[in-house]
Amino acid sequence: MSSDGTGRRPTIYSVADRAQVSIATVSRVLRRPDEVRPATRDRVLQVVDELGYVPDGAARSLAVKSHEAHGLVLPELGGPYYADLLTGYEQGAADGGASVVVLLTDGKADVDLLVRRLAGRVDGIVLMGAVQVAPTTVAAIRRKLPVLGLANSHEESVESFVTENVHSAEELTRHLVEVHGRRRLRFVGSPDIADDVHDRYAGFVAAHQAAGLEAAPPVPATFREEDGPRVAALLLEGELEADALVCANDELALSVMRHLSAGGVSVPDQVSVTGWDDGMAARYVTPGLTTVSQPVRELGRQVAVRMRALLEDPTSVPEQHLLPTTLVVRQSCGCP
Amino acid sequence: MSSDGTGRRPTIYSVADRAQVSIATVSRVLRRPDEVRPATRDRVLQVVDELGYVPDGAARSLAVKSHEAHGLVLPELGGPYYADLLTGYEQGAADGGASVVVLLTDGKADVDLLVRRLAGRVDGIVLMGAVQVAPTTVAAIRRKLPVLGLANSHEESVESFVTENVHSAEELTRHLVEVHGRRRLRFVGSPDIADDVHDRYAGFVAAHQAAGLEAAPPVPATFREEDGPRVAALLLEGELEADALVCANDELALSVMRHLSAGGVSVPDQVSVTGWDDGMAARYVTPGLTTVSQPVRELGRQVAVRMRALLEDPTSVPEQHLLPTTLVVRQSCGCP
DNA sequence: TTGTACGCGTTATCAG
DNA sequence: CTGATAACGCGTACAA
Repeated sequence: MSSDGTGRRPTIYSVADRAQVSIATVSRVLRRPDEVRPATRDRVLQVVDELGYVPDGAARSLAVKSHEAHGLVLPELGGPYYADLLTGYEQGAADGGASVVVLLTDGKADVDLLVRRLAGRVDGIVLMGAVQVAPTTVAAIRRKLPVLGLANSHEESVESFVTENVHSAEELTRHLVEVHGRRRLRFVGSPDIADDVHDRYAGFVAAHQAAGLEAAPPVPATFREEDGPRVAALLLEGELEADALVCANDELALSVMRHLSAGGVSVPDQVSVTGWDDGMAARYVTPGLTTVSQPVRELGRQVAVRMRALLEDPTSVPEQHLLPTTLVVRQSCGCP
Repeated sequence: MSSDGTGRRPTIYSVADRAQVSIATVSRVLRRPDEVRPATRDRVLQVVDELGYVPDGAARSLAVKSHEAHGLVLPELGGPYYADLLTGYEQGAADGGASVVVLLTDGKADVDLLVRRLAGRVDGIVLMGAVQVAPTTVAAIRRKLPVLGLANSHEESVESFVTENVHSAEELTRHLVEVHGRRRLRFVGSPDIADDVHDRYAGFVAAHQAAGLEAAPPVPATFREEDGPRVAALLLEGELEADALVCANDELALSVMRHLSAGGVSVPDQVSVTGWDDGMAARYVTPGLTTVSQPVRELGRQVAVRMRALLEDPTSVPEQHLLPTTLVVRQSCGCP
């Protein structure tokens, strides 16, 4: 069993052999250096260095029964939202010594299979609400590891983190109605596409009711810039009457706004346009985009921290987490 | 050895027991279903489903000697650049059945240690040029697995992917000089902070030489928006004279541009401002930002594909890869 | 302080 | 087509 240079990549055995110690000692040197006599320790460390030995993570995981990694499942990485989320999460996970495995589902055929597979390589999984994964899959992986939901205000069976949507949407809408005297408002986005869109529309409706107005049905659209031209065209061609467009996110809002301007409609004079997310572009366009800011990075961090807690104490009682958002008023709503 | 329901998470043994077969058969059912009689197969699959069995990735990795994962080391995820890169890479890796472990180094103390650790959990590592990792660390992990560099035009010892910088910077600068008659151009960014900045400045200098002009030294700045105000102030307060600012990236350019306008300096009438990356904001600001577009997503995908090839055939001869970029002329340079 | 020996959960080889 | 069994590389009681 004592091969040395000839073998493959160096293992703990190669190191032990060469340093004239047992593998137990090598392991100790790496994990709890102070439990080993300095002389031996140095000898081992030198060999480790010579051989460029790096412990195999898989073997280690198997032994310690922990993958030291979390899975983060997102639809994509467009816009600042998901990137910030990932940044925050990675930080929170890293603080606990865990790495992050990202799974981007957009464009993938067998998402359910991939999520299942992922469940075998990580200690816990965070599932973005917008990803389409079968309930049975969720149920399956939950039997194996902790699962946290993100921006899935409905599906209350899994513990989740959500940023406030209803009230901020309501506040935003009210602002448009009361401050700018808008009356023909339209919500741009598909409420059934994701829970947060649903909630934003709900707030939109609530504000109307509170003002004694009737909310028009939503104008369907995805989160992507691509849908902007179509929506703008609807309005330019008179198929849609509106003096305010409450868009589901910034990308959409910016695109609509630009195409409206290009078509000769003045924003915000003729039509107010608002977004959601407060990405970098929102600050730089003219007029500045009135939007809603979410503490996305912090959200990511908190989710990671919670996951770590869950991993340490699985009996920990689940709770729903709600993070506050802030209305950011710029000029696209009509404010000076 | 035959425990059943009482035990911990279901293993291949639990399944085998319950389905009255050997673990070998369970493994086969999952890997090569057609090598097992339909009757037994179905029985096993049913048990798998009942128990919610998911094979342990670590154990599997140990057995097949492959982590089925790649490591991607980036400084951060701000701006569209890294997010796109990651998106492309994840796709390319996923096409080969591998997942991606992201390591964000900004703000982390022991990057070298983290990279080493990562090397034990993945089959290959991609290192962004901008991350600060010791050469000895790189050397160490290279002995263990394939390492690809990204945007590190110098360090030619490791195979790497780079987007063209020198020529596009030269073209951009020439445009400013020839078309817009600029003469007092300044490069904003620190050439020593990253190889691509270095190369962009090199192109800036080259264009000057070609035009018989002398290039001014760079105005130091990071890639972040935060540095914009300072640079703008320099100019507003007369400490810096310039009729064109060639910025290292979009964030910087946008920030500078905005603060210049706020300070009463007209862009592009008095000063041209250009960026790099062509993020979403570049399209939406006024004036539109003249910048350089890189095929980042495609870059990511290509790197992943190359990594897969390297993993299959480690003897594959290394080569340096250069991807083309395109100058995107908008209005911030002075064009109508 | 150091070493022996076993377990971790899969895959793969080789008999049957 | 199916079953025993040996790796895979590491951590860790337990023993010395």
